Amino acid sequence: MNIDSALPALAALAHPTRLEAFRFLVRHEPEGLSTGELVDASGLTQSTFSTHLAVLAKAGLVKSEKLGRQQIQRADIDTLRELMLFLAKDCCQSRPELCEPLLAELTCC
Amino acid sequence: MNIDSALPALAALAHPTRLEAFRFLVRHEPEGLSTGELVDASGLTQSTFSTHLAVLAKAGLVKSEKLGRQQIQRADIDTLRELMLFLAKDCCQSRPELCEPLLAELTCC
DNA sequence: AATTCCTATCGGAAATATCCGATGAATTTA
DNA sequence: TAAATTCATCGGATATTTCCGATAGGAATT
Repeated sequence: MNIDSALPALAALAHPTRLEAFRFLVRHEPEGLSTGELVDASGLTQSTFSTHLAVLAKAGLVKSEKLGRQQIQRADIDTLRELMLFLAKDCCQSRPELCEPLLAELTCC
Repeated sequence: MNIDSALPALAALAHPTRLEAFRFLVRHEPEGLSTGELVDASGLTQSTFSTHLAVLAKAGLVKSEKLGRQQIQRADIDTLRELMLFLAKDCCQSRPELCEPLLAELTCC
């Protein structure tokens, strides 16, 4: 993950519909959900939501797999991890003491 | 940090100029930098960059302090930590095993 | 007091994002 | 084969973001 891959990931998550959908998918790992189920949960039009899903997919945050005539969507935790690592990298590398409280809270879960 | 505070933080970081500026400020913790120094580093107009800085400030990612006639800007690591915690929370709470590799890489720095 | 320096904000133009209905492609069911 | 289901993509209208020059306010300097 570098600045060019972090930017689309951040932009993908910086929208209420997409952030909600991504969090929804994370909570449904590792089974995933079909596009239709996500559309229903979003309350938006199928075409509108499909566009949002494409943004998440292009950012690498969601991977999909064809299953019959539906498309199963799954959150990509690896990309999320890489994004968080990218965000933490700057403060950790230059100033390890800045990251200690960050890691302290993260390890509690 | 909840969804309503995470969204503006993500949107603030989802822009090349603002992400670059925030990372620049993190690397200059805890001294901070004046707005003018940041403007020079960005290569943009003073007014344009000032608008970007206001977005970061509104999201709580940057705090500023008046020093003489310049304004010293500093990255707020606490907000960054809370944002990362928010992103990690979903996968950690529901599925601790998903977050182990995430934490493993984070603790290495 | 006048001038210079530093920064925030206003107004408007251009670019981008967002949303929807309609259409099309692929798959399953009848 | 025909109809129904599931989903991606196109066209276009609206909203938001982004960018800049111009302006204004506060603080230091002369």
